Amino acid sequence: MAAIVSEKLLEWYDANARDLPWRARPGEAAPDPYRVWLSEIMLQQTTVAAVKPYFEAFTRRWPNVEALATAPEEDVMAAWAGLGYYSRARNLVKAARAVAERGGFPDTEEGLRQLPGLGQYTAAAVAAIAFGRRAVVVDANVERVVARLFALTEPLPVVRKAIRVCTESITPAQRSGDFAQAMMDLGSAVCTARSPKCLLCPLATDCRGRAEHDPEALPVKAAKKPKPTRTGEAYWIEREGMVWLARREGKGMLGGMRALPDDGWSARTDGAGVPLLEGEWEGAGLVRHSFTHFTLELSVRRYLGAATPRQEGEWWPIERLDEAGLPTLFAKAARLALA
DNA sequence: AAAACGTGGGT
DNA sequence: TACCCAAGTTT
Repeated sequence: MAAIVSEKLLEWYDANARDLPWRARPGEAAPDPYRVWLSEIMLQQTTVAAVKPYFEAFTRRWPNVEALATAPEEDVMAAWAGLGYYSRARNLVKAARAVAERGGFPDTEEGLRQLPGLGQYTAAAVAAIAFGRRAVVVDANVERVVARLFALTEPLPVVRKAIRVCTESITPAQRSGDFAQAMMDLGSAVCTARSPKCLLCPLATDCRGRAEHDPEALPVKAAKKPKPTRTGEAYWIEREGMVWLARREGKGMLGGMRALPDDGWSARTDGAGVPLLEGEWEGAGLVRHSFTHFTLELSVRRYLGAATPRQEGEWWPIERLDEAGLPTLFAKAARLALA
């Protein structure tokens, strides 16, 4: 059954593979490891549609790993703004420098795993896709396809071990990278989380989930925790066409990113509500922004006084605010302040 | 090992 | 609107 499944899937992939900018171009035998790595980092917990413009911008500006390795971290962080999970950008620079230093990407799963930002999934994916290594590639798509194909009804995360074993059993020795991408394309377009299109599925006749269960109900997931709501304030301080921007601490929420100064809100606590300057303020509106583990109600306040902040920060020209690399939360706040 | 970590799109 | 989900990693 294993060989049959991989053959059917690869045949489906040959006819239905998505045309994505990080895949091998026509005439190329193998894709560029730099582009594969960059795309895989960007795609962590992030949709293809969101990644595409960032991938285009990054590869135009930094065409190879050496170029990225010599880029100032600040520039890379700003270019990443809006994509989320900003530790990825910091690790991206670290990894690029390590790769440039050693003269190229490691070409094995174990070697790749040593680079910052590459966990079990990404190391396996790059090894398989860029270097033709046989590797067991398990992402959320594969989890879903395999849980259904093998009718694995134990809940996540307990079922992960069984999913890995089953995935290993159907991973072919040849074209393991194409197999992985085929599984992901299938999960994305056919074996979807909701309303799977079993009538279009090349594996429908092999699927125990379809024969024995409701495939849509697999994999079973644990209940989610409730998401708290926090409140905070952000401050718009403007002078002569410039706005005062801070830079956030290296780690933690939006770490290392430029930002509007704020009152110290976090996932755990509300902000103190104490403006960083004495004087008059006016309300500019409220931003409601939902993160993975909490929702923030951010009150934006505009400064009416003339004092200068004593905190770390910089005056930034407002007409070039889009180049500051503000995370989406603060881009929304800035939009309100300028409205 | 559970929690932290962003954002945008789909339903 | 509210919730779910997405090519996960790190601590």
